[in-house]
Amino acid sequence: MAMKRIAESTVRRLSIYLRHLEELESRGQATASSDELAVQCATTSAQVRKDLSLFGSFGKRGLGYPVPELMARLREILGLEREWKVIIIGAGKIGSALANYRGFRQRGFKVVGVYDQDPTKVGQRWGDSDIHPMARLSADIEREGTSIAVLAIPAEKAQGVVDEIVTAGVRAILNFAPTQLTVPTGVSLKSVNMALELEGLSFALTNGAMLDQGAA
Amino acid sequence: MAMKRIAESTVRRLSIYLRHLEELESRGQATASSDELAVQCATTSAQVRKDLSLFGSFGKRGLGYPVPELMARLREILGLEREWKVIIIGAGKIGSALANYRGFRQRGFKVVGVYDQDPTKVGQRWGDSDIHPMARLSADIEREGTSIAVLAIPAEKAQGVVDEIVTAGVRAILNFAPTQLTVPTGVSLKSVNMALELEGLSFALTNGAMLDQGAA
DNA sequence: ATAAGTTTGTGAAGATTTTCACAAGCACCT
DNA sequence: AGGTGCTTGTGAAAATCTTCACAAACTTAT
Repeated sequence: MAMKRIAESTVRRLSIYLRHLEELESRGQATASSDELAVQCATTSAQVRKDLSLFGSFGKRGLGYPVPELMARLREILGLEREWKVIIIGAGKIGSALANYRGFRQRGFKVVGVYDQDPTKVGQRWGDSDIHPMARLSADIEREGTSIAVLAIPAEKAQGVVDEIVTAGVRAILNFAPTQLTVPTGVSLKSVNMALELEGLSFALTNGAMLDQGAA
Repeated sequence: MAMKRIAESTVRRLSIYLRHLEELESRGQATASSDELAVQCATTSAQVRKDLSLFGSFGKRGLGYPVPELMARLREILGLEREWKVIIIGAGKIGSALANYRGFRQRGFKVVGVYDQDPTKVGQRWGDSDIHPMARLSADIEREGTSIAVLAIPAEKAQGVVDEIVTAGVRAILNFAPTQLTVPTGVSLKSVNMALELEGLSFALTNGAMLDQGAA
């Protein structure tokens, strides 16, 4: 375990491997070869082996990888053994979609609160949690020790909220606001920008086969 | 213009440049240097120049890039001069968020229809368009010549719908279903998987500074 | 026990992407 | 007109990521 820097693309593939391993396990399959995983995950067997070898060697030559052990190891690597507290900021359509998404809870992400500025929304119950006023944000983060926040608010408000929640202790942010955000070193930020994605498709349609295959 | 293959990361940056140029223009700025753009877009001036040089040379040495001309050129490169017809499949929370997102229309993506399986939703009016039954999907795509579809339906249904709409003529798909999809050559596919993004954050939190900075 | 058939783990090679660094070009000032 | 100060465009270098290819190791069959 050489503590090398791990590429984002690698981490993404690890998640995908885990997802497909879960399916293999539910079908009772005890082992999976790198080639088998590669086909399912739309990559190559060499890539699978290289990715996994970055974290140790847990395959058996001649046989493949033991499914349950590999799953456990991937969960550990990805930090999914524990439960993460997540808050959702913004109770609009996107916030709502996220608050009700079962995939989060399944994977250890527990939504502990939804926050919105709109007084008419505050107090409503959504899924497992109430909608709280923004004024409570910092205090709640500090009390609960929340480390992940999902931002689903208008672009103009985003940076201000980021600064506030980072000060309060949030260390990872998933941003849906269509704007560029800055965070201090040590805080992770991922942005999903749907307009950007559509523009990528527009480019591909316009320029034919010039673009990479953007696989799923 | 050597018709080189353009990387997905490059296309993404072009979109970001365009976004910031729009803001500069609204402030009345006539020119922008690669360095100025780079700072705003969280990249380097060399990267900006390299990206732009892939499509020709439209800067002026000593001065920078003329904002309106560069914007026009970027729009042309990205295929945003024309209007794209987009259908949204799935009238759940995500579909709703997308149907009401103003950013799409602003950038030339016109939602011409929303489709859902649920008979109680069919016929409702959402934003600019009605909700149609899935049975109309293929015929509508063929009649309207729709080239882009956004998928916001359950994972189990996704591949079947993809096959249907591709046969009907859709050539680009933005997928929000948390599943691996396959499309024929010549069809573009982008997937947004929120669970995957959160797992990336989980990894970063767990493994400290091992990961790339995932900038916005 | 031996042989035959798989599959891993990994250095090395290849491909791609980003960064460097600098000549060439343009604007502005005097 | 000439000099000064910026900024572009771009080969070359560096860094990063992916693919290749094969020895080593394990399983299964006989």
